Amino acid sequence: MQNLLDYEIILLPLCRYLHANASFMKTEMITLKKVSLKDIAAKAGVSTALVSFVLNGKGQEHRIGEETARHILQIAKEMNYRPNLAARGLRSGTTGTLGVVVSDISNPFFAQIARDIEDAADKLGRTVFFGSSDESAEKMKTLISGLINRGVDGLIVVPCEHSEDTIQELCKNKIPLVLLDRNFNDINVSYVVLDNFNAAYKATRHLIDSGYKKVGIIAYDVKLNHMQDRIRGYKEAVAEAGMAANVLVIKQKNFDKAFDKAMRKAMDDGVDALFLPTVTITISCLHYINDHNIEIPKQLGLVGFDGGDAFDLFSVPVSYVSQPVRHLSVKAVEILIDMIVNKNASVQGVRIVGSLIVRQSSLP
Amino acid sequence: MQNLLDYEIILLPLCRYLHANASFMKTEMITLKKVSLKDIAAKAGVSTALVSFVLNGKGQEHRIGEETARHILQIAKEMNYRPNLAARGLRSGTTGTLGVVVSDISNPFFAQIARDIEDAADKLGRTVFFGSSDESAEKMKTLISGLINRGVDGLIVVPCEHSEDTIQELCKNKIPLVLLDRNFNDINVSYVVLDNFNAAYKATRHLIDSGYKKVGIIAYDVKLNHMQDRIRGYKEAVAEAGMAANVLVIKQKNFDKAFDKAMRKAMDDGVDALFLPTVTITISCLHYINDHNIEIPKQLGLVGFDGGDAFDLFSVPVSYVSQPVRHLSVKAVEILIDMIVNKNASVQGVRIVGSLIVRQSSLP
DNA sequence: CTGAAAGCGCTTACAG
DNA sequence: CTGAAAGCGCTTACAG
Repeated sequence: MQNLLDYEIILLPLCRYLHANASFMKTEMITLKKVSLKDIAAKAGVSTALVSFVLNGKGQEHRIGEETARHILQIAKEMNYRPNLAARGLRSGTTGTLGVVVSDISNPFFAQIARDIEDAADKLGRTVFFGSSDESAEKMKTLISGLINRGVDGLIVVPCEHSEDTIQELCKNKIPLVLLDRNFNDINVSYVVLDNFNAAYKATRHLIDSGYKKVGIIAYDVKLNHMQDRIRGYKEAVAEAGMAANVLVIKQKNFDKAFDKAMRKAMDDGVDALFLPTVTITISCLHYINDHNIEIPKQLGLVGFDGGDAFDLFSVPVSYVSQPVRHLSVKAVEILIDMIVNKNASVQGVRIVGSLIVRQSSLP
Repeated sequence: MQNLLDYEIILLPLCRYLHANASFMKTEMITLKKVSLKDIAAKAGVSTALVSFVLNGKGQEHRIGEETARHILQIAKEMNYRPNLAARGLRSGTTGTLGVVVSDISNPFFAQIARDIEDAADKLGRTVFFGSSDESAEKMKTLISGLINRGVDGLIVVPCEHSEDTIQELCKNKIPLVLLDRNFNDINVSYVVLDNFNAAYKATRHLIDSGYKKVGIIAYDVKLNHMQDRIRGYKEAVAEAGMAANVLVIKQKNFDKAFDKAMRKAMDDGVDALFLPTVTITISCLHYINDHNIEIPKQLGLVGFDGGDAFDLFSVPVSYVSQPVRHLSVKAVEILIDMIVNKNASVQGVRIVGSLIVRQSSLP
């Protein structure tokens, strides 16, 4: 064992490998060459058509002899048959796969969505391909293109800014598609999103009801619907209370610096409460608060977004808008599979209401 | 707009959809029926073979007329040709896809791994299929089986307990495979893991060097290598210092209750520092500390695992073992693709050293 | 009740 | 320099 840089490579003797295998050869099936329908047909002395029917549970339908069917099933099992799904897809035109494009699967919010979609799809007999767009319209297009070339039956997409064209093109080509988390007002396509306006309104209203006098929001400078709706909800609540709006927008590039600047401005302006409409913005705010010894909830009230361990474990538990992630994911999968199975071309928009989790950070 | 339960469904008028499309028909390509090599060949007045060669950059190799090649390329572009990857895979026997099975893609650690694998694979021209096993050997097997049926060229697997048989079978069938995060001593298969012994040793040793007198560990009750190595590393450091080991093991089912019990026991036993060998265990410990007003690092010293926002934002920043996640992921992809491309059957074990991030939680 | 055959879209020897 | 043809593994009318 030697140390190379910061890792070591251990080459294990191949002979041990071969030996270990040899001892198994007698008891278990060897499937080095994958067995095909033809192999089974040959061994059973029937045509591949019969085998295909039986293995796909269409034996009854085609009135295949019970005896024959049982025989085929048994041989398939013995030979450890695995259908080649690519071949099936090629022939039948449907692969049983869904493509999912999110912003970044390493982001906890999207990781959870990915997982919930995976489970929902699995329950309905579908497999999922994931990809991360990094909020780049270009990358999103490439990803989707690859997914389509792989023959996915439909797509669930978290669209990024400037991706309207790509989405339009998918619609035009009648590719079953559901937008998730965000949608475009001008494109007639199915979507499942949080009721962002309502969530932001509730969050802001709660801060006002708690007695804060100058409530601000730090939001991303993007035209995307979900963000604009969150800002609108905030503005509505503030206006209703006869307060002035304090909207601080930041660009996503150079995020840390931009955030710092916005936060400083908020504090300088005498903002006494903040609605933080994404989990990333909230986390940054918590760091700022620690670094500048800001007193929560006295000096500054807080409502964040999405939640997470950091929200729970922060010195003052953080209030937040909780998204029904599973519900969103399941709904998206259901709508998509309905479009695929029933060739349902009608467009459906679903807006799900979130809940407000109130804790100490917003109760002065 | 009506409210149904907690979400609303908005049916958008189909006519708008059709109209919106109609306006595009003149300017852009319509690709309702996917165009195939045959279509291009027909339009170009050549055989499909030529088209295939040219489009795959084998024009030179087959000495195809420059003129012809250019013509074909142009037509392919005009017709917006997209290769059917399933067909290609069927014919060529290689799909350019990798299958990845992790425990749970919604877990931040695995989400990050997924992302890093995605990027590394993408750089090498491969696409990735993900699946979550939920630490169930049964589910893992089903997942892998599906992946193989889909024709993946190779697999990266985070194996769960009792999955030795499945792994053995994959080896036997010569399916390119790399284990990630954990490995089995008795199976001769490539793997990429953290140097768990070293990481645990360093973490424990650091606690001892900081002056703690009774260092404990709360670990999972699993036989998996990575966990056993972390326990061994802990024991080694403790023994070296002439201290007694305090190993508290908990089962993963009924985790919260089991953890509480273990934690209570540790405190009752007078443990004054803990090494927490997974992120989940660390997070639970932080909750316990908050709930019981335990003073960190005075009353209890802490070194956790993996890190995250919660570690940074906790009232006392938490020390932890940082895994080189990207390095692990990239290495796994490299080894796997080497096996695939070069039909390299040699088995390679890589163990990468982690780093210890020291903060206040372990400095009394 | 069962079989022969076409064809999904591609790649790749083989022949010219 | 180019074409005709086989074949990957499957499904599905069609004919008997």
